[in-house]
Amino acid sequence: MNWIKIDEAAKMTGITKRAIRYYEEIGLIQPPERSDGQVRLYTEEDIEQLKRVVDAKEVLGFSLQELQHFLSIKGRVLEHKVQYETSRDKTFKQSELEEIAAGLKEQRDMLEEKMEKMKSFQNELKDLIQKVESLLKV
Amino acid sequence: MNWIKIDEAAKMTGITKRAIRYYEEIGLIQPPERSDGQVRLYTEEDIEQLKRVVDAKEVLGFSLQELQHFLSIKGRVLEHKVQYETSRDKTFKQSELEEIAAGLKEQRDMLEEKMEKMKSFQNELKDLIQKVESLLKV
DNA sequence: AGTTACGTTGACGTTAACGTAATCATAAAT
DNA sequence: ATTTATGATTACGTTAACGTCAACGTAACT
Repeated sequence: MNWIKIDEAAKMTGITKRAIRYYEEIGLIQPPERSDGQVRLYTEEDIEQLKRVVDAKEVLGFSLQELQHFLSIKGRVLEHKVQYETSRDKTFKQSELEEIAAGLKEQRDMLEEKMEKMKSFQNELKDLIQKVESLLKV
Repeated sequence: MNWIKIDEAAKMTGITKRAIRYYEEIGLIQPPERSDGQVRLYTEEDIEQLKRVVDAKEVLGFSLQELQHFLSIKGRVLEHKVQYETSRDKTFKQSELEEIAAGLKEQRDMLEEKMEKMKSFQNELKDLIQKVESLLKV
């Protein structure tokens, strides 16, 4: 397999090595494999996961805590899904699922609102650019 | 005029009094009027400005510094525009304007990228919601 | 007029998200 | 076989964005 060390991982994701270790420390990403000498070894998949975490943080403005919450919810939902599909085993609690669904919908609506506001800001920006360019074209 | 004190201002904007004073302290908003007794008195317009600052911070994830930068650029552009329209006075420096335009365009592109990523996250969310609901509908 | 509520200015405290430096072990290059 | 580079751990430092508390003045209610 093509193992990736932390320095390259940092370059691939655009964050620092410290940040990567920190994310691992607070449980935001899975601890990767280790070599004999204790060296962290990442797979391509690990890197993809990291990138998605970074995106979510930087783009969505989620705090790392919020991200953790979301990721754990996602994990649990997918688990349940698999359980259901394979064994028809309804081990989940109905009320719990309903709670999860409510939380997700709230997130979805908040995102929607954010995007609306971004659009209006985007328009303001474009307007400003127009003004500046009209000043330049004289 | 209908003056608004800081406590009501806080309630209207959804942030704390401390945050409002802090924003004033770092120059993010204009210091409002004061009564004789040194009491801060805000106008409706002040509140609107505050709301927009809060939005930009929370929605766009701008740091207060970035916001300051943007607001100052905006102010200067509008100044120039007015100058130009009224006096045909080309007191601005061409190079400076070009720099500003470049900066704004960069912001615009970054926003575009952010919105794209938000959309894909939005889709992921909707997908998860679907999955949860399908689990519920059994 | 007295009490209660609200406002003001310091000033120190707090938390998240890392930065940085020291010290030691291992891996790579020469 | 040494340098040299890279990685790990530990621990203290830093910055932004406020929170909180103290001490005080002023408004508002009764």
